[in-house]
Amino acid sequence: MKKIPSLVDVARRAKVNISTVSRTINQTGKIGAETQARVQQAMRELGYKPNRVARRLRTSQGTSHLLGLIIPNIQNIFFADLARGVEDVAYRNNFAVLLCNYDEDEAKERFYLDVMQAESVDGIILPPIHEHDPAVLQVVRNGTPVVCVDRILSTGDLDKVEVDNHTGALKAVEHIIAQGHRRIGLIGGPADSSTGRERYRGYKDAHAHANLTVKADLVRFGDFKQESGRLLAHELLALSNPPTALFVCNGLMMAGALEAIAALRLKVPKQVGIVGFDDLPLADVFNPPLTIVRQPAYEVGRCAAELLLKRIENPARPMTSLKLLPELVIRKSC
Amino acid sequence: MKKIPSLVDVARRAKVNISTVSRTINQTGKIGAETQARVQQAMRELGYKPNRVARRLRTSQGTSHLLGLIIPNIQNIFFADLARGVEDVAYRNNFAVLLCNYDEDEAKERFYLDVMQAESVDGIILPPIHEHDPAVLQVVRNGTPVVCVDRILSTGDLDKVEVDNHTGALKAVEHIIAQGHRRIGLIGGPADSSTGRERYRGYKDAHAHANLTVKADLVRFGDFKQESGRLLAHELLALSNPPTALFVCNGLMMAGALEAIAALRLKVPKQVGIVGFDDLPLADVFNPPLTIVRQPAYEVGRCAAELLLKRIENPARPMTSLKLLPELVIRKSC
DNA sequence: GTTGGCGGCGCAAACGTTTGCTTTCACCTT
DNA sequence: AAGGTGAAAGCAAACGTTTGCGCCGCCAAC
Repeated sequence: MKKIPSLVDVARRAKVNISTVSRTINQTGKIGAETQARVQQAMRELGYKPNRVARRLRTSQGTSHLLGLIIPNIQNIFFADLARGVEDVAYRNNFAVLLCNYDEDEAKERFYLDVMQAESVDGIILPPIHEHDPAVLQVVRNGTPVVCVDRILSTGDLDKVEVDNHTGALKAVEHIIAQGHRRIGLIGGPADSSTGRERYRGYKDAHAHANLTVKADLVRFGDFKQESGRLLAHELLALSNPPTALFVCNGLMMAGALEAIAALRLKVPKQVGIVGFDDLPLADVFNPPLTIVRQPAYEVGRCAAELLLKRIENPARPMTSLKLLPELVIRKSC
Repeated sequence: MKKIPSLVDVARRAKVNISTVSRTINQTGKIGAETQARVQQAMRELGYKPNRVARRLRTSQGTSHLLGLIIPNIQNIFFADLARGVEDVAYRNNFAVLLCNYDEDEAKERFYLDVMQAESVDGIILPPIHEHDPAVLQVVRNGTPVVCVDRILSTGDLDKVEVDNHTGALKAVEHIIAQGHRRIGLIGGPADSSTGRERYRGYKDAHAHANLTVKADLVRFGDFKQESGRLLAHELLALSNPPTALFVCNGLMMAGALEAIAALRLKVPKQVGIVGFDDLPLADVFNPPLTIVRQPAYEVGRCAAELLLKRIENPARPMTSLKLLPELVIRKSC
């Protein structure tokens, strides 16, 4: 429980004023060469580590070297990958990351946004809980840099990086159609999420391009959780005229749908084809290997963090909006 | 970019001294009822949020309401679950979590430990990079509460929560033996990790209990990554007298081993049985469903956070050490 | 020889809190 | 009426930084 050395300890040891120490650390102001050396020496001897808290208190913005990342759930592999992307570029730039899960819960999101501001982070990365997220807009008005990922905010122009959900779904469903399927069930995401809606749009457009009509009884909307995937797949496959293939709009629902298929003892892809969204760890060794569209989650995180760092450095720069392309990984499930 | 209100703004508006405001917020000291009401009112009107940074600077320890969590990699589902457990109890207690990935890299671990101290977190949760981790011991000496998870530290008594790797492996291998297997390949974890060693010990003890000798050529040690699982499985299955079953010591290596098995067109469990460590999202719908031992990762995180909070509240309390039992989930892969 | 400029460094204020000590004042005791 | 008591609130120092300003001395320029 020994005392942690501070600027004054270093200053005393190097026989200079604390401001001199501060300036040698930050390379700001003019300091003589041999004075610098003496200070460095003293710092080394004492094992001095600057106190980030004190620094943050004093300086206004863009210097706390702390990024906030608020996501729905770290157990969702998409967000885990995304978080990893953020963390890697943060680390390369000597930033730390404050990570929170808000579970699609508005109160939790608000709490964490408050925390981030109270911690005076340099910037925040998050997928807004929905398109009109007043809490986020409030933060933006306070002057904290924010970049939206995955989902977007309708109001206000912000830095954002999303994946091209429409194209991803389009390519997936076109592939299903190319395999000869005409009755394609959709297990979609929530209709009030931009991701869910965009993927649905891709599904519809693929039909339109092939001059197929989408049958309303074949489309269902889940909540991106495993259980709803299972339930909806059951519903669809129990239809008197069931779909011959399923397009499932995220990884967890895909797992649920496979549960249903296994329970019904249906053979993939013989009796029912299936293609999903999001790659899962075992998807490539599955029997059969699963055709899915892989989202560049890590890239999304990486780009978002890079955008954020640029904005912190230069708050006046123009807003940029990135749209990353997902990749259709064709394996054998359809 | 409006100014964020501070104590003095509230004090001015309520026509009291800032110390009075501080005391009504923290419920410390004697404050008259109607003064409190006036202060509360002013706070509400201004939308005042206490500045956590300033508070942290002033107060000594145990009040920053910030926990540090340093893990190898959030993309590993075990640690994602663990992190979630930590986060949930942190949130319930109004704590935020500073999360970092150190990638088994000692320099990164040291960097993040420095950050945590510089941020004056109230406490840290981490799996030490190895048993004699000097950086961690240094932090402990500085008086920061630390609880070890998953892996343990040989020196020093600390709060810790681990899973009973020995029992988990023992039960798994006993199950394999009960299925009639006599030549059981091991794809183990790194020999210098306590988890790897304990699981190996379970493997050996299961053999001993059944009066089987372990064949040295059937045991291999990987690095807990998918690629090594694939390689080692290939090696084992290419033996002139190959094992009839595999025990794979973590989830990622399991995926790798399944890759190898698929490449060799072997049938599970007919031609080779397999049981793994860690449950994966698709493991239960795999064909065949995978028998694995499930680690209580979320619980580990939850317990660790609870222990940490208790220690923060009372630094003098006796150290406690928890060992959680993993569960053998018998499905059909062996 | 006065002026000006500048490199090098110290002084002290400020950031927003918490908290020990002091002050004020009403009320009670003797 | 003097003194004691205790609740309520204010004063100011401290936490460890950053930074505007000012001081000193030296050298070049006029």
